[in-house]
Amino acid sequence: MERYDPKPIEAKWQRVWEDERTFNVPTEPGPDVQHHYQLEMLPYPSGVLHMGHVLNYTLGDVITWFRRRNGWVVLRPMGYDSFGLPAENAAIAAGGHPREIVERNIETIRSQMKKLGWAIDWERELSTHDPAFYRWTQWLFLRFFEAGLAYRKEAPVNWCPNDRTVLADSQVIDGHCERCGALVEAKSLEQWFFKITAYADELLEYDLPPGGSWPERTKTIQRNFIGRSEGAEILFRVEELDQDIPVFTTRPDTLFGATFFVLAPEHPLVAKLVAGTPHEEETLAYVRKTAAAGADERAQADREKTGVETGRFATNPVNGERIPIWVADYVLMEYGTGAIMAVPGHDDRDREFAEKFGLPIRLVIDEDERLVNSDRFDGQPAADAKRAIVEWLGEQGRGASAVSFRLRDWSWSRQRYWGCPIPIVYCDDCGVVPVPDDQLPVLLPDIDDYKPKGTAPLATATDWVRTPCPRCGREGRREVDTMDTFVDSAWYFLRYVDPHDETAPFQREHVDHWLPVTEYIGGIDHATGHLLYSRFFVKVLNELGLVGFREPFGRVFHQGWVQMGGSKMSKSKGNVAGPDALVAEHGADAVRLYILFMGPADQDMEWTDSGLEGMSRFVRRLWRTVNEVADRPVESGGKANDQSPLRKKAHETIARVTDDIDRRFQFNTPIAAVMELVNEINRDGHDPASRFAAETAVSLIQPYAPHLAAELWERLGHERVWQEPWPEADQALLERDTFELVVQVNGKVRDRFDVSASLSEDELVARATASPKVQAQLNGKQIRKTIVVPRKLVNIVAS
RNA sequence: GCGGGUGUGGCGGAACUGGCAGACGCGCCGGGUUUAGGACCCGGUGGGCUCAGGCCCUUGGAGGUUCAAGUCCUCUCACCCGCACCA
Repeated sequence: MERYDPKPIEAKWQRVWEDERTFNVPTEPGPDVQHHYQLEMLPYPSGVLHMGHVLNYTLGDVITWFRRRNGWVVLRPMGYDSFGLPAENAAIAAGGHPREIVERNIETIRSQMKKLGWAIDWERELSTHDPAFYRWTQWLFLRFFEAGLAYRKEAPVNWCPNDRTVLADSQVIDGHCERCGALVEAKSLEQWFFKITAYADELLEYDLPPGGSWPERTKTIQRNFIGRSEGAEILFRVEELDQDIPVFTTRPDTLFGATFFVLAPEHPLVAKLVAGTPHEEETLAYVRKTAAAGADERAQADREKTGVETGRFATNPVNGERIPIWVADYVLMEYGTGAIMAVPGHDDRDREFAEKFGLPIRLVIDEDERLVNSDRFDGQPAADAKRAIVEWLGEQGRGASAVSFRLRDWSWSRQRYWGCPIPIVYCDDCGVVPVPDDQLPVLLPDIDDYKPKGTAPLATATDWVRTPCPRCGREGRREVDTMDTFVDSAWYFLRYVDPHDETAPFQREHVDHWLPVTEYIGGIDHATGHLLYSRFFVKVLNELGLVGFREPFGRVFHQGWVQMGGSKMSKSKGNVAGPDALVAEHGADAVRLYILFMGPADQDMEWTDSGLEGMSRFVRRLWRTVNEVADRPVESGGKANDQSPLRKKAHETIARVTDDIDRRFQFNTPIAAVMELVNEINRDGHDPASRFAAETAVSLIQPYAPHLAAELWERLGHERVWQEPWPEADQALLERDTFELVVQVNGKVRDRFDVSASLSEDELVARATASPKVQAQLNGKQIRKTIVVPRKLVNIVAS
């Protein structure tokens, strides 16, 4: 028998799949066909594939093969998230135009993917930097713009001084740039936003299709990020200026405990409050100082509180009390109304401030959670008082229930070159004018110097910038910011359905057929970014009548990190291992098997080369075992209905593997189960069931090791294993006629022996007590109780 | 601080609804085969005692529920992740 050599075998079958278009599915598969949309997050071609990708896509691949063999039509596309900072920074580091770098990386990734034998419909491949794709990104932006959901405003934004661009909240990690690690600064700039806050409440609901589920962890991260708080908005009055200032509070029950009032330094009324007063100079100096401090510095919750008194007073609507107004940077303009009523008796931050500045502290709720010092509300439970006080304020026209969110609108314009151009023209007469649909795409021009400089590099493409206003025809200027890559990835999964349509981003009937995505696999690091933005996009597209569903992804799964040397793979740590050398040495099948065998797919795992060698040994053992069986005459295979232990073992393995993949979504244990079966075949190669067992092992391992399985199946005298229906376990053969009875005395195992499965409970107890080992333990003791677990054990309680 | 998660042999892990803890693999030990190494094959491998038949201990730690706990409950420790001056 020849040695197992994966290279020619894998090349052979990859060619067959490509020639026969095995993985291509029709966009309209016809009615009554069970369909499954299998998607994994598309790679950034800022580099090439590493083992984390191998895990992600192999996982999706096993599901794809498994579903196909169970009779489903599976759409399984692939593409490249090729615009954006990661790719652009890679290009700057490597020296070269981003397009060249990205397209070179795409070539490499495609060939890596093909070598791994992933069942991808290559006719649907897309790249987000391709004008044929981004034309529709622009088209979708225009629909958002028309709906008033894309708008420009000047706002404090996160500014990365190194990448010289604005970042979204989700791209700021611990006050640092997600991409380069630089300390992020606060800057006030006019930027493009999507009105995601209008969907805050809806994003808290998961309107999933049947079979859909999201990890609790992910939903929690999104819930925290959205940060919904219920409370009340209450008007405080500044008598001298005849001005109401609203505050948001979650604790209206503590209103009688408000002893001072605080405005954020950026609050628009600060200047007016102090104008012409002795406090003006000091207050404005404080505001300037705060503005100069970094966002990171200000976010330090544990730093000492600062603030200045304005000399003005606000009137508490509930008791007419005049309390001093302060300005302090622990109050944030972005949250609530930018102003708070300070209740130092019941809020740690307010107490800290009051203690530092000698302000009064008043308790208004006692240990029994009842109101005190609160006039006519005294004695009420705090929960009731919340409602009662808001109701009273409502009657006076001084307050109402309100909900506040932590979520802010999604800032997505970037002062960078490598991104989708925003199809907008600025005209001195007409203002902000959208580029008409029939002039799309607005092509990204080639420029000489695309490196970040703080202003958009596209501004240097003067011929491109200067353009007639689409409305009046006089000279206008193109928008020179570009879109963040998250805009591209917020809808790419829709384009896969109609990737070549030149008339629309997608056809509604097609996306309605395939989506929501049945199974979506990717890193949890996208919980507050891509996964939230995509949900927002789909909700808007649904309301615009472009899609018939309200959630993009049915079932979401996060693979763990593949680590090396105890830390997550990253280019900066230099511990990125790619699949190429491993595939060359051990074959794709061994690599695929090992990456899933390492442990539960949703847990982090440590890559070891010795583990892969072990898997390589298993693959060779399987090769040898099956070849030996194949070489023997078929007649030795025995009758189909024989009851040999090996045949039963094979059926048990079918049941285990199927249940693990289908119901338990567990991918490491099926491999162990097949290993057990192969070990069992090897124990007696001449067992009459060995041919059936070998066929079963090959069939079950096929989603993991499709090349090897195809080859071995052929050697067993059959044709195409991937076209075989998934094997079914024979229930009759899963029933054992004997089982090993475990006998416990007082909960400790004392004996075990085979018994007939037909014995009654009394007979089992009789057999158990008759055991000499049990007798030795009982020795003079009285049996108090016996417990029988059918087909498992007998526990004798004695004392 | 708030929210979520994870702790099982030397290592990765298995044990699904409470019912034999350690499947499967790595590593290691012994043997076979081989000119040698590798590969391959067979056997062993949680710890401790041992009159060699067994006995005791063991799932981060301490309690509890139960005939029975890795699994359920209470407390606690360690590590990881998300949010964090969010009123």
